[in-house]
Amino acid sequence: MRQRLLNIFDILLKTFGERHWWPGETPLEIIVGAVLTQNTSWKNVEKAIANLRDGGLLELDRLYRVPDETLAEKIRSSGYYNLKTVRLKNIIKVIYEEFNASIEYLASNCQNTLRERLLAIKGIGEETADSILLYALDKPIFVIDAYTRRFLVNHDLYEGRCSYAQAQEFFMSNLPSDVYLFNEYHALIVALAQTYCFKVPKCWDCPLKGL
DNA sequence: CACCAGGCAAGTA
DNA sequence: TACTTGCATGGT
Repeated sequence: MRQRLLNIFDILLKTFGERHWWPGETPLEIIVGAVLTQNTSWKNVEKAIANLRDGGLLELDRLYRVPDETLAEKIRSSGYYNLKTVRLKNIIKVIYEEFNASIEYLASNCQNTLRERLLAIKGIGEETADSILLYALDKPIFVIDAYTRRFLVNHDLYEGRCSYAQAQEFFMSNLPSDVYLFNEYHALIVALAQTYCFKVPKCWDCPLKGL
């Protein structure tokens, strides 16, 4: 299975190229994006991030102090804006008050400790927590999302249904623990799904056909 | 008009 | 454990 997963990765990489998700963005911006993109198209999130940047709000202390109504108005385009305002405030508050307002210090903590702390924040679930760990803090953890689950089913990689933890364990026990690999693999699965398996239960004709 | 998008929490059975 | 519902905008 390990070799099969690596073969699939090579094909996806050759087909779609490096996705470099969130390259050159600041960790804070990635954290904000991870919350805003919950069940929302990235297109809508980009507008919200641009609004925050234009308002000079993409800084920890600004986000910490900005009034809820102001924040909600800036992120309106990302949907669920009242909910996400609270969620952003929740995680910013933790970073600010428990981690010395330093994402560098935050990142210096061990992966398991961080994951537990993130999951304890209202509004941060498994996918958001893992996205933050991998994409913002460079921790080697595999992100599972709706596309990844569809991918496992469509390509008969996993027997029956699997929980988030089981899907994650599947990838992490069959792949070397590597930030670059986990980063690109997840992004490539999304690229595959969005190109070939969109709104279709089975991916009949895609670059992985015959594997 | 309906349906979906890089979820989550709270409630119910 | 396994559904169901509310949250909301913008694109197809």
